Amino acid sequence: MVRIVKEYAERKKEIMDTAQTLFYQKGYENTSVNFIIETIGISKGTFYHYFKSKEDLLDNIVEKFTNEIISKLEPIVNDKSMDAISKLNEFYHQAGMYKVENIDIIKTIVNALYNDKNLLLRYKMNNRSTELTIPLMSKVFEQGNNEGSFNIEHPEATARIILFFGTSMGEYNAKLMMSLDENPSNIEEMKKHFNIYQTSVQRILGAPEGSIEIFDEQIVDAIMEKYNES
Amino acid sequence: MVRIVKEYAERKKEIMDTAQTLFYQKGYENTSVNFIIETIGISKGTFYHYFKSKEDLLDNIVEKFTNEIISKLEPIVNDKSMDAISKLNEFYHQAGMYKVENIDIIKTIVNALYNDKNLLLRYKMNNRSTELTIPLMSKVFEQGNNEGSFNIEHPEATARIILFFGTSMGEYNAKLMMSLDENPSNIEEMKKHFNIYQTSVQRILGAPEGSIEIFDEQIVDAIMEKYNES
DNA sequence: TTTTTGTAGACCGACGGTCGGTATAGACCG
DNA sequence: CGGTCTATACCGACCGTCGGTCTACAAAAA
Repeated sequence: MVRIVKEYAERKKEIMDTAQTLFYQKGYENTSVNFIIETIGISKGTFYHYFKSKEDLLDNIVEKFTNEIISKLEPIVNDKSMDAISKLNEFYHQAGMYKVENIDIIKTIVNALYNDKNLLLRYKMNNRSTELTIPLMSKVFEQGNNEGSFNIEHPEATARIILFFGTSMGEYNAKLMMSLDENPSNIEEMKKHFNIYQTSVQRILGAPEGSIEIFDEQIVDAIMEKYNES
Repeated sequence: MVRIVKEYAERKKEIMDTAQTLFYQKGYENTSVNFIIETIGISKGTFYHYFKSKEDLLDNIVEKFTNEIISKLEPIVNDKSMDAISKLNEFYHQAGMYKVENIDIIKTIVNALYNDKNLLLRYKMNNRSTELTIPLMSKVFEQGNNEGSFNIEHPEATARIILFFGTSMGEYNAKLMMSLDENPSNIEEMKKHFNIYQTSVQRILGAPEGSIEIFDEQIVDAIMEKYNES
């Protein structure tokens, strides 16, 4: 058989990228190691030379993915010119939550991630990104406390709770989004939950009424329209 | 081979009970169908006569488990003599959240459920019990609205969010509980979370300050003491 | 007696993972 | 500069285990 030799980093990246695509297409559980190596055209031995198990591969992908998120959030936290409320709002925007131009990507990710065959992937991504986001978010909370816009006793614990909370919300809204075609009224349901989440967060943080604008209703509408078109 | 014939319901219950115990001991993923049937002493054919798949067995167990919870909550909702606030408080108590005498059971369940090999089990239990609890809880919310003790625009959506919120909390506190032996300071962390949750729920519902007493601090302390003993 | 239903266990393909061995690039040496 | 040595990227046959199927059959019900 033909033997193709590549550099360590290059081969590893090749496996990770291919696997990530396949996980998105078919789910983590439904993608066998055999299928991954057939797709790339490498042997079993090669695969296990780079990853000690299928789950180890997943962990590597999760780590890469979450690091990319964090690198977007860090500049916001360290921005000296922004107040805490703006930073928090920007947090959610940067998390890619409502970029209209990216709606196709969001659709793909939603359909890929929120699939029963992707529980472990989702679980690991959520956990890891939450753990990495907590220190950043709690720093913003402390700034808000100092500025008088927030009233938070335990910044870290509150950050953790709000992030978990957001995960649950996301889980539910993703389900609604996936069945949007059969159930157009899901749009209203989603908006409702966005609003409740928003006001809940606001109240939990003790922030002034109307200060937290995690989800801009107009943009939510735009997403929905674009979703229905495509 | 010896052939032992049992009634349908009896045999089905036997399989479900055994499987539940094994899932708790070793996790859903780590418990093979082969091991289940060996433990009971039945054949593969018998197993698949009662359940069309391993996951079907899990669904049956989840259904039974969640129905038991709901049957405890229903009488509270339908009680004509209780006000909404008392009902909500009683909800959490009945959910088995802080029964000191049951601490061993809680320990078992926590250790069983919050195990990486039980992701699917936990996911299904959370989802199902949430869906079943929402109509009951939102009924209480509506009562509270009428009594003037709550101020809730969308009772169902709010119920869902509060339950999601509770799930998130439970997830993290379970993790803390599991590492309590190595990290005694986790007790304080858990209390912190209980308090944040309590005040958050209160604020989300627009309930009067101090009216919601989901977690009695003394009882939490008692649980912790008993946990450390055992 | 016939039909239904509960039971048995050999068997299957697919899975994740292991292992002994091979090819090749770069370092080292004469 | 040619030879050889070594580290490592790579190969693929093989393994045990998994969830699940199928045919045969015993026992109870009709």
